[in-house]
Amino acid sequence: MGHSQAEKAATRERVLRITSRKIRAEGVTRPGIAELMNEAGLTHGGFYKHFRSRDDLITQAAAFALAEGTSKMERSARKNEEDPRAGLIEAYLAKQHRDAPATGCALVTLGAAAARGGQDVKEAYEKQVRTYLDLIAGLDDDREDARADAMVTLSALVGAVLMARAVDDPEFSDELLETVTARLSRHTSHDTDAAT
Amino acid sequence: MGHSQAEKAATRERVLRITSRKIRAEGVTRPGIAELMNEAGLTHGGFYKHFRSRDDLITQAAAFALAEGTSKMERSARKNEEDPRAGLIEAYLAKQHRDAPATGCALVTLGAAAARGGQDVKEAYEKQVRTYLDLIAGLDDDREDARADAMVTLSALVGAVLMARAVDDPEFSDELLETVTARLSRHTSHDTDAAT
DNA sequence: TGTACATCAGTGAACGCGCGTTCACTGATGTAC
DNA sequence: TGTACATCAGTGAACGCGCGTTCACTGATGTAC
Repeated sequence: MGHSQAEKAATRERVLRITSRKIRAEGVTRPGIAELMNEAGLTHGGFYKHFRSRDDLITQAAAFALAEGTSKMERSARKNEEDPRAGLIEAYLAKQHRDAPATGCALVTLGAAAARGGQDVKEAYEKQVRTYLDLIAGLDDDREDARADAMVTLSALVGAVLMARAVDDPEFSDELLETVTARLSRHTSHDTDAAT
Repeated sequence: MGHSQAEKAATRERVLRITSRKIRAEGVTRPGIAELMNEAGLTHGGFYKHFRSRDDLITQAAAFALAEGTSKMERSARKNEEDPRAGLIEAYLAKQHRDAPATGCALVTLGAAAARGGQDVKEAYEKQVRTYLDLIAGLDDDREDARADAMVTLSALVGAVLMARAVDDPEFSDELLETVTARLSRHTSHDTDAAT
């Protein structure tokens, strides 16, 4: 085999990435060390050359998963040049996102786990929330209360994906995503006039 | 001791209720059978007189937790007689709710678990979502698109509580809850006028 | 450029603990007479 | 109303498996000479 310093760093990151996906898809408790190492092409014994304990790995992998989200979303926002805010919302509430929790936004998949977790995980979670809020508020140029609007928008995005995944009827799940997409796209508060 | 038929039913429900709280607070994987039975005042051995397996208990406890939510929310909505919709939103986004996941809405705490769960859990989850939507849409009397509005509102409620719990800075958590409360209370779409 | 040696990523067997599940047993319940 | 007996909720010891962690070992890396 061989094992240079560069290879070690690569192995470490590979394990981190694999774990960050597994915990999003299956929760932070399920995947075992042997399983994770095997998927990285190694045996379980070498694990402790990279991480102090399972807990250490999970904590780092959670931070890894959380950090991954932003760049992804920035990219999807840029797809719709006329209305990047709508672009982001559509991408976030897309069925592909709902159906791919392993590579999806960790605010949804790791929310409950972070709530129970230690300070490290919560800090990573918060950082990710703040980044999203800045991103959304930044796209929402013309509004003065952009930050408040962004909080409602982000909450709705996260909640909608969470529920869309947990519901049994696929059509109902679709309806949820589509409805929230439509409502949020025209700004959380623009549309009115219908009532009153 | 003694054990009449009535006592058996009571025991069963006690275990279910305890478990429904534990899994909301600590996740569906953590609490063990011995621990749960002890908290119900029993030893672990009798467990299988009530449930087929740990999985069976968790599934039923999840459904139990989900079902509990609605009645609670209906009550809090009625607190504010002038504007029951605002009453519900304030109760849902209250700090007491954020700080008491064990007895709080299971749509938040069990969302990720339900997404990974079997059909039974997903059906229970969906039922609860539908009940909430009906409740919110019902309170939102004067709007024709009440159902769509309810979907956005519920998504934002669930997402906001999930994030408020997972974030590290308590002040930021408070801000999130307060901001979303203020924004949602005046109807998701009524307020406008600020922009454009 | 070549040789000897220390380092250390990765291997795989072994350990030990926690926990879900099983089982023989107990004693109160409640039914049959 | 009282007595004998079957039922079964609850007990606690024991089992066994999975899994996190440890450890002696291997062999390639990369440094010293």
